[in-house]
Amino acid sequence: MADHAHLDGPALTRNQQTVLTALKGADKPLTAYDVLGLPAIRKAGMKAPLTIYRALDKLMDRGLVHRIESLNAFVHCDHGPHDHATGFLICTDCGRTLEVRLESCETHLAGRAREQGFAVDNVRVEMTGRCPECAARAAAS
Amino acid sequence: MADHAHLDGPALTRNQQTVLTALKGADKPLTAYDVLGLPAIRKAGMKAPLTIYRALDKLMDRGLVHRIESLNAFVHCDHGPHDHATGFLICTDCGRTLEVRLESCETHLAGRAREQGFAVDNVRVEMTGRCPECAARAAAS
DNA sequence: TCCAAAAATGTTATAAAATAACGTTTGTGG
DNA sequence: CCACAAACGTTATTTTATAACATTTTTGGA
Repeated sequence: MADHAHLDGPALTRNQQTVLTALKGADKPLTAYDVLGLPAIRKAGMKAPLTIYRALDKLMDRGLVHRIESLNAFVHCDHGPHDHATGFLICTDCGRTLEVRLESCETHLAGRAREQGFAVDNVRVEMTGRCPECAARAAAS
Repeated sequence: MADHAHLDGPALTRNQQTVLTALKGADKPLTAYDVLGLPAIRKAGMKAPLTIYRALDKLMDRGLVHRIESLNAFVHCDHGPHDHATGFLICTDCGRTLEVRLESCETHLAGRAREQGFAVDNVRVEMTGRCPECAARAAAS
């Protein structure tokens, strides 16, 4: 369904590796400018937004990073490279996200599209709400 | 599921009505700046981006307009005000979109979220691909 | 009716997100 | 080694969205 370039492919470049590591180390999605501001990134000599965007683009091509549209932010894919659609649960309190597989639902969604004569090639799902921790904290107060 | 303010509520203001009419007249989603550039909008005396964004915000509160996150664009809701989640089919060739209801799928999606202890309050689905017209045109060439 | 509070608007400036255009460097296969 | 493609650096610019503050309009009571 998704059209990742190559899940394997050539080794990551230094910039790509640096950005990927930054996203892995973050506990929530980061904007390109968040990434740009990280000490590890500056230390690696990356100092222009375009440098970050270029690395992110390549990482997304490989399915190692996903973009959260409603946040203009990027998150490491913790499912390993995959070829099925995923959804994101976005906590409106703490900003953390959780990636969920959409195997069966994807079929359903794409089916709805096909009913309309629409040939789907990419499905994006983003759900906002409260994560378990924040829901508990809210209930306690 | 969605938390529209009031599906009824006070009458639309002149600015809100003007923007809504503009979106109804468009054949695809428009960015705020697309709207700002329309003759009808300038004629109504609206000339600052914020004026457009404010009208769009109110229209979205009422469920009369939806935002397409992956396009940073806004589209008139042609389902009438509703309270269920919807998905959008976005043609990557012509840029037009189609809104589809997600009754059953919404249940499924929210269920996946609940499995994770996540309390969902909003579901957004955007699918890209080719609309019937563009798919036919592509096949013909 | 008149007034006070709330909502909407106008205006200017600015922030935040993304890309264009160019030249240079690096890496890779022949 | 060389030629080509991919990646990178740098600067400027475009696109998208909001902040801050004054003014106007609307609306619901006294």
